[in-house]
Amino acid sequence: MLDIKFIRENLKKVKQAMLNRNISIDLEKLLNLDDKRKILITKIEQLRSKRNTESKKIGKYKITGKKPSQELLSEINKLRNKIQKYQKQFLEIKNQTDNLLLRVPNIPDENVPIGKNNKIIKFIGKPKKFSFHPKQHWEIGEQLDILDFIVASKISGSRFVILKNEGCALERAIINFFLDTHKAKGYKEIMTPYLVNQTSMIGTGQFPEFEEEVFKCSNELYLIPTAEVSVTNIYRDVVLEESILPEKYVSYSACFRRESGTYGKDTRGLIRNHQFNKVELVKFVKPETSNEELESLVNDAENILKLLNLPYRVMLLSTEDISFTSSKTYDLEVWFAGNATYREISSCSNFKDFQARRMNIKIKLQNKKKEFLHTLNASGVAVGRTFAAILENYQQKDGSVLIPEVLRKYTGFDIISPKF
RNA sequence: GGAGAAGUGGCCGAGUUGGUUUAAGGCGUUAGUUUCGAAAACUAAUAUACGAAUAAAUUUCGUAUCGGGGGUUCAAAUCCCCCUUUCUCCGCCA
Repeated sequence: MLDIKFIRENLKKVKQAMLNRNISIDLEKLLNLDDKRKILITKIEQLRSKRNTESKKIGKYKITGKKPSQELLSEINKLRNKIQKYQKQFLEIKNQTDNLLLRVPNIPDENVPIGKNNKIIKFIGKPKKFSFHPKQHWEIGEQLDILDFIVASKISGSRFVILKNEGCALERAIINFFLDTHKAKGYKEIMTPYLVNQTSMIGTGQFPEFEEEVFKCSNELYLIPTAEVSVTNIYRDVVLEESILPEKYVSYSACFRRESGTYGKDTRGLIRNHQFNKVELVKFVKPETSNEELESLVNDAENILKLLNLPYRVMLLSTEDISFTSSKTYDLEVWFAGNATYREISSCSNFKDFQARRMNIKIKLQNKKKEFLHTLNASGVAVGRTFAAILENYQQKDGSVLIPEVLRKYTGFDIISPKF
């Protein structure tokens, strides 16, 4: 959420930011509503002030045993009716204002490329040359009998998968390897609920704008699309001491996404499932450090791909491609040998104070003042997509798949071979 | 699922026959006095948000906030309703 005062004082800048995002938001309407809100609240407060002083007079009469005059009573009655009338108008306008404000996206950082073209930062690792035609991961997985999409769709529908045999161990190995690697870099491991309330969803920015993209359960609970939601909300309505920052968390969770509006996209395989595993990194930092914290966050995510020896590239997302909440995002895209493309495997974002303002997370400075801190997060990295990338990049001519060196102590085997 | 109890400032805790309570008191924190310095003692300060005024403010004034929302009333921490969380007991269950 942006500060409405900031919007008012920097209208041109904010308007330009929205143009750069290619999003149309009626900021004038928002400011007009806020003007009305201010006028009404001023009126209401003046009336209340008057009512309070008059009302206290009655209190005094009561104590001394006198009876308040008829004029005083009717005067107060008039005040009450007026207050109620304005109060009703005020609530309506406040709701509208809040709702609009929650739908204004973050302002892209000045270093974000304007337009729809992302900027390639660098390529790391060279895609392997195969002496045969490399297959796509779902073919490999089905042949090795470690993935089953058919039975999964019987049980749940499309975009689900069943892991079998060595596939289960590989998935677990990846998760544990990610967690251990990040913990060694000072991230605290945490496990949080997969079901969260509406307030949490508003806090991280999924609601109200993207409500259709998550699964809703009964009792007003929602399945998390990413651990970011539950982990970041840990500090909702909390004031943190400056000295404990940066506070860094790593969290494994299953994630659930509706994937509405993606019909026909990535219908096969592990790329776009309704349920998938992810290890997420979340940071709470001092505002003045968030830029460098983003760089080190990207580094921590990259480290995983380097250790796994998977070729990847780093993209700086453009103003039209960064998410609603983000001010600056780097995507890591891993090489998929099967169809010879780079695909997103991690998204690393600096939200600055956008989420903190929604969640009311503050930092207490040494001079005792309080201000919103900055939040960041990154996938560190997507587990299912790593699984898929390993199958595609480590496949052998005979149909077997080698296990990357660093994962072998976790899996307990070096290779997955065809059964017959 | 059923029954009961509770939720008050950074923390503890009083206040529930509605009105000098402007939420007592204590602890903690900060500053000052004292001291070579510290402790102790004494004195003072000690929330957040929003709004108005002013050239501006860390200024002045106002409004709201006692788990959340709604209601009754001239007036609600206090009365009524709904929700929520915690605790205790019973039942059911992986």
